[in-house]
Amino acid sequence: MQNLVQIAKIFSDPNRVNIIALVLRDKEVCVCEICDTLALSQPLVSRHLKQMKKAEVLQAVKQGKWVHYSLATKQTSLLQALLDETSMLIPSLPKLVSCAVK
Amino acid sequence: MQNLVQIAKIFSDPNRVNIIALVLRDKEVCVCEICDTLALSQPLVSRHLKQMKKAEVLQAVKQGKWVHYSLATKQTSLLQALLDETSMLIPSLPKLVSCAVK
DNA sequence: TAATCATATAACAGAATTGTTATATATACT
DNA sequence: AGTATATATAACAATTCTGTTATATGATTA
Repeated sequence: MQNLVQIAKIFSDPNRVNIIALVLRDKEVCVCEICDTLALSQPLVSRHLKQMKKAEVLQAVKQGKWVHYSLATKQTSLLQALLDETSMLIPSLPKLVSCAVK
Repeated sequence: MQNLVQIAKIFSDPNRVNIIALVLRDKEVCVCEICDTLALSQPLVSRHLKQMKKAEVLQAVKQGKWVHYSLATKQTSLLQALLDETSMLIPSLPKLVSCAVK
């Protein structure tokens, strides 16, 4: 129960779903790329990412100043179904505004 | 998007998920059975049911004084996955408090 | 017709969630 | 060391959602 409700809650916000779609498309994105691509404020994105990390939908890897987010490796079949649905949104995403990490 | 977010929102509340599990187990239940079985107030159940009908998760059939709720017939694969997960909760549901409609 | 029962709706208080602005932390660059 | 950059956290207002109490609607029964 806890898990179903928790994961459903993640997908119940359009901004979070867009972030997930972006990660699905671009595999590894840093916070500023999410902000710039989706035109969302940095603190807002940061909090959404924290929620999704806690729910084990995304994972984070710190690399210098940047934190790269990607899909969590462990995926239940429910999460898989939700991600499948989310991937339908990819065609309507803006093209990536890269932060050009060097 | 709209659809994904809308359906995720339905499953983001434990009481709604329990109601769905009850419908999954008992196929056709009236409002008072849901209230009595899950120990939830009638107006609360009524509103949750309305939300789920709107999202096309449940359907309602009026029969005299009673309204019987059951699963919506049309089911997307996403809904199917969510229902599968919900059905895991059936073993921990209280046994049906029947309103014994005659 | 009056009373009763099942359900729905309205109005409200409290809790949770979102989005914002301001600030902190932590790493890199000069 | 001092500055700049990326991200995180805190504090707040506004909105949304839940659960409650009170009431309305609609059907059945007496």
